[in-house]
Amino acid sequence: MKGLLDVSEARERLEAGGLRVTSQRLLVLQILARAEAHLDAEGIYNLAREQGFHVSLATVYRTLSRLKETGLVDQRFFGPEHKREYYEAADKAEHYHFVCLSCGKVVEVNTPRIAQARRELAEEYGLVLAAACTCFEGYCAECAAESGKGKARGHGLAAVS
Amino acid sequence: MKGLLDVSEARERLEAGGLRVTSQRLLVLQILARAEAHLDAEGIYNLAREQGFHVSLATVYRTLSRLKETGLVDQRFFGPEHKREYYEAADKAEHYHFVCLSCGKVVEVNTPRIAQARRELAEEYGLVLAAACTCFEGYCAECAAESGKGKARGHGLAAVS
DNA sequence: TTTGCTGCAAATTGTTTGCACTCAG
DNA sequence: CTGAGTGCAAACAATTTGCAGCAAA
Repeated sequence: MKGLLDVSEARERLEAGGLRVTSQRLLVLQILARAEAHLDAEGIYNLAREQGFHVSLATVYRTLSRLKETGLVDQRFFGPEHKREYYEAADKAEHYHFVCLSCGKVVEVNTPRIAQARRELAEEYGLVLAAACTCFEGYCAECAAESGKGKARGHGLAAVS
Repeated sequence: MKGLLDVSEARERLEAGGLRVTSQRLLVLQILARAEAHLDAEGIYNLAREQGFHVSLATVYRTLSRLKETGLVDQRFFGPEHKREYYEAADKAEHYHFVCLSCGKVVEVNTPRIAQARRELAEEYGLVLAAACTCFEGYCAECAAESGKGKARGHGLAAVS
């Protein structure tokens, strides 16, 4: 599923977006394409360093912002506090994210309801929907089983956006 | 719809939450209850000042955080950059928010699909959902009509979380 | 060569925190 | 009286930006 992006393909994609092909951009693209986890700017920066490459954090930020504009990467928010921006390669199918408040695990989930909501809202309110920000929080199956042991953990079910 | 919260009711709610009743907390609660727009900490702070009351911004933040824990207010994120936290009184029915990328207007919208998604995801993946963060972005009917004039504005329909 | 890109460090911005003081209970 | 709450200023953390040098095209 991942790692689909080789150097020449990345190069093409950059050119298609009207961006200069620099080693830093190829690097960021490849790190994202191969990433097993969801990364924020600092995560990308650290991975780059670990792999012996040189980029500045500022460049990572600037690159991510260009790549996002160009549609090469998607930017997401996870967790209750949307303090960090996470990124993923934009070549994946529609999906959403669930974060376990206990173990921090991010689970990619799938539901047709969001797209459905968008269509219906567009229709009902006359809106032109450009994007939807959706993420779910709670307890993953394992954590729920462990701490709950059968009794439902009565959480506020608060809406956080 | 708004302004339901009078002083004595606010007092009761604070006590029920185990919080001390201070003038600052009553003030924040009332500002939120009467708010016509969605406010962030600074907005609340400014409104308080305008009305001749004294609170520090730090206290507004601390108060909001307590009120949120107690379930008296809900915290939301709007717009593409989730930099600011917005708050609203927690006594409203389930609803979601749409922000117009052109005029900035926030439209409260309603859809049963999110709750439906939560139920289905809980079932399908064995998750215990505690909260969902959902917001929509795009162009409101007026702005779309004005700038689009019929032709569909081909936006990326990017997912922003 | 001519812009766009990069690195570095400094600046921004929304939010949090330490500490001494105050007031609700 | 006593601890929770407050104000102020300083601290934080994620992200952005100014500027001089560098390198794609």
